[in-house]
Amino acid sequence: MAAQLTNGGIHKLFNEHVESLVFQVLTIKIIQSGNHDRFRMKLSDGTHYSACCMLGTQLNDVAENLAPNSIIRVNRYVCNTINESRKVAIILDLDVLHSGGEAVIGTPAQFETSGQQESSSTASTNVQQPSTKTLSNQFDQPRTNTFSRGSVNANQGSSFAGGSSSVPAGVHPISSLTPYQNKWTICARVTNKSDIRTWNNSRGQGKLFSMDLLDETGEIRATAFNEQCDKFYNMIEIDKVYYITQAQLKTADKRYSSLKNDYEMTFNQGTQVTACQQKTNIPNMQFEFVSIDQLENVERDTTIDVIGICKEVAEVSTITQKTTGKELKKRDIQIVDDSGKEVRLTLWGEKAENFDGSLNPIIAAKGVKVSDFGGKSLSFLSSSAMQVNPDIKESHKLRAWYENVGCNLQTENLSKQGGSSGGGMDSNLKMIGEAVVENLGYRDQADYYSTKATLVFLKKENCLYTACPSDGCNKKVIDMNNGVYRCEKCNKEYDSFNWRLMLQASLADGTDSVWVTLFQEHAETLLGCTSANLGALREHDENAFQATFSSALFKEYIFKLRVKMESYNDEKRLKTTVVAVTPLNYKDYNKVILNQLKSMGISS
DNA sequence: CCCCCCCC
Repeated sequence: MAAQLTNGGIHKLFNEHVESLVFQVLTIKIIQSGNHDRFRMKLSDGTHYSACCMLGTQLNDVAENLAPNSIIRVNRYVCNTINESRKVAIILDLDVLHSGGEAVIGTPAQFETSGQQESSSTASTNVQQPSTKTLSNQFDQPRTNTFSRGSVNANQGSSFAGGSSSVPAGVHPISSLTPYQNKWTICARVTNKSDIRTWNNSRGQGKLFSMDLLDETGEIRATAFNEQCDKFYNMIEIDKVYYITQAQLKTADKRYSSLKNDYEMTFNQGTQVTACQQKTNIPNMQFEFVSIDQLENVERDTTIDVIGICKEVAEVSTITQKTTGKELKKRDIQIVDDSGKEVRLTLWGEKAENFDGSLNPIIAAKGVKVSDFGGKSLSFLSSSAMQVNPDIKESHKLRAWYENVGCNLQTENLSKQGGSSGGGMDSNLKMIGEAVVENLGYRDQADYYSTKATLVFLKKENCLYTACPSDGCNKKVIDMNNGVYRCEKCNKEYDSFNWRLMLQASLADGTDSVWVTLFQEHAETLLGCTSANLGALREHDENAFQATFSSALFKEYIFKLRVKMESYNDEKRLKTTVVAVTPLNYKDYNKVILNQLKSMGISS
């Protein structure tokens, strides 16, 4: 008979989280505390017993019918430490394998849970126990166990929120965590986990990863730095549930987290993370989907959740980050929902490379950023989460819609291709003065706008440079003054070079003027002359060279401009670059202007 | 203690 009890089960109960443990119930006592009854048991594994076993109040009706000497299987439990040293196990779920009747199995000795591993005392049935009253009072102290939503002073000792919640008793709800408690255990699902990131700045360097934790009451972000990063990164898996004990809580910086919690946690030396092997009712990731047509009304830089059918997938492409020169992989996909609108969603890095867009997968994205470049589009952030074909009702509804209706529907795209429509004109057409008033460029990312402007000045000096002749390089070469030109980027010497243009120009309209930079093909458009021809003119026909510039002036164009703050040795300056230039087509231009008037409610 | 989130 003893064989069926879990060998070393009592030790496991207080020191590990395991799937299930089989014990004999030696005694069971009712503890009256406040308005809640609570049961306390003496459990034995045949070798050791402990009386520091409480039953979660949700098991009160089971306990009332539990006869001494019954054999039970404990399916779920948590272990709490009271007064720094004494451990109490709280049984959250059990099955009765044999009800009562049997004799005591073996001659179990008392198991010592405070500090020392095991008592060396010999088996005795009259060993000292903490008084029921004392244990009960300690157990119900708010600092060790609080269960109510929001309040740390609740003293009920029952599962919080009183209702059908299945957050285990003895485990703190995430929504109750504050920096003012230091003893707590949460049971939470990891819904998102970042890659390891390193930093190196004036305050030092290090590495970190962060994760999003969720239980039935709320969510919270947790970050593990350096030592803790190494310790926990591999064990933490997305979608798994963990008991987490002790971490530092601090006020969350709302600029960087869209999670609904005023606090976030930082793992520290004392943080313990244990996988929860037992079944829980902790939900999976929670979304608050914004339907795609609603995105039109969402401000840029907002993070939102969205769900859609992937109807188009672009190849992975590589872009060069403007500020750092870093190469980044990206992939654009188009998602559509039953609002009949579709939007572009950009995936980065591994997400982009590993994405499989075949068979129109449903993409649920949490915390993606809304951009207003050329209409509206969406982009993943490192903190965003993605689920493919999630098993949620919105997903099934969308699939049904797509199969029946959506797949044949002409849907409207909120993301205008390349951000322009009609004669290279952006829907985002403004005057130069408007861009100034709106402080375009005064944020981390570049701003783009289109404007109708007159070319009023061209800086001839330094507009041409000797560029590397290697295909696609275009880096400036060094004239070695022996007929050889050296490219530092290719680390090669050439016997020729290409003339290339980098032209400074001033554009003006009725509101303001702006200095802009035009590269190669855009400069060629303004000058009406190739860079090679211009280079030749400069060397052989000074008058014609000058004339090329004068005849280019005072013409009107639609310019598409990129505005971004740049730093030149600690000095910040707004830099405007021409990304497209088109001769002014009055018909197209008037159409856009009329539309603007219409949207302002002004029309003839 | 990070906090970048890119490109058109």
